Amino acid sequence: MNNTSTTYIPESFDKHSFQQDLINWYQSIRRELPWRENQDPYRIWVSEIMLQQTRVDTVIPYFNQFMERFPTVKDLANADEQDVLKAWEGLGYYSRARNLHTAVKEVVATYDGQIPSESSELKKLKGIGPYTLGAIMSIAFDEPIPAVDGNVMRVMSRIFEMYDNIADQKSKKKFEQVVEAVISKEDPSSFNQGLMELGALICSPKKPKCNECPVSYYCTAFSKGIQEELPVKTKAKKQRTIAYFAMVIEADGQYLIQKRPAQGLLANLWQFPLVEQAEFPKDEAIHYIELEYGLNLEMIHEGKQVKHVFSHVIWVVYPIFCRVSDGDISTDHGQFVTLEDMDQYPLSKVQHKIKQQIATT
DNA sequence: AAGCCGGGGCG
DNA sequence: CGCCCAGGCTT
Repeated sequence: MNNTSTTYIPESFDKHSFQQDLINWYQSIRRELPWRENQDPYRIWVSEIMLQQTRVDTVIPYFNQFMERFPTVKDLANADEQDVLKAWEGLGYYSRARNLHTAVKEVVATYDGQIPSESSELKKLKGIGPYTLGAIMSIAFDEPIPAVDGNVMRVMSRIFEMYDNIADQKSKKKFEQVVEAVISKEDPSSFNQGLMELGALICSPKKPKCNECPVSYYCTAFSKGIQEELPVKTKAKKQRTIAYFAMVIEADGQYLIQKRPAQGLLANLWQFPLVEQAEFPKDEAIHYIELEYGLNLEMIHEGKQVKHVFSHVIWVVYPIFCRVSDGDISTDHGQFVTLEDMDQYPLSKVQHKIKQQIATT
């Protein structure tokens, strides 16, 4: 069985014309984005990490603030992780920020702050996988290395009528081989970005705008009218739901928040204490916190239920507003801070939704 | 290979 | 509400 790219690329495919048409189109519609001002590898790197699983419009303000706060590799390397997470607050996938921070410190320690332009070195850095490696190498260093993301797999699956399941990790290697075979050596940066832009703007998952496509001439799926059938992708498993009580504990205008564990969901972010409803009914949850945290509490009122959908789990959180009844706020399960001071701590969206309910009461 | 890891936008 | 998105790490 022949698994090489030649299996997919027809004899009639005119690689050079394809490259020209794609690149010309990209140059004509190319947007001026903050990370496209120059070829600074640091800016390209940060942007590519932020753009993982995240749309351009969402990233723009985060990128600008991040660059203002951490203008250089060394600035970021010297920063506290809490400050890096604070800059990432709301973007999600916080391990991206922690890995980037780790990698940048590695660049300072091992490469004297100079981001390596050798792909074998770059690939060693935390958080730089096959896609990001290709993106940085092509955009910052003009090296013809494939940068295959979800967009590119969709585009390629249609142009070359590939039925590989894009949810399957091993399919990615096939797509990389195909891109490898057709990538422009003259302008790999525009070529790679053109493919991604095409996937984002024209070759969309549903109802692709084939009449506006600069490379529809080369597209096998379009010629057969089967563009909506591709790519093949198996469905993700449904998330399980976990129900929590969020204990909003107030004492003299201050509220108890605590740092989440260094591993797992929302690692190292801060939260109002959570109690799983499966473990404690409502009345027992307060009593549990009193015993465990060494606080005396009285309930004030119940809040409005907050639902939050993550990638693999759904949280339903029911806020319970309490007050410390005896003025003794000593506990080793977090710290009491004012709402104003809370702005210094990285909180997830869920926690912000709960915090919002304090302001309105 | 499968599971884990956020949040937002869109039909 | 389901699906998708400029993915990578861990197990």
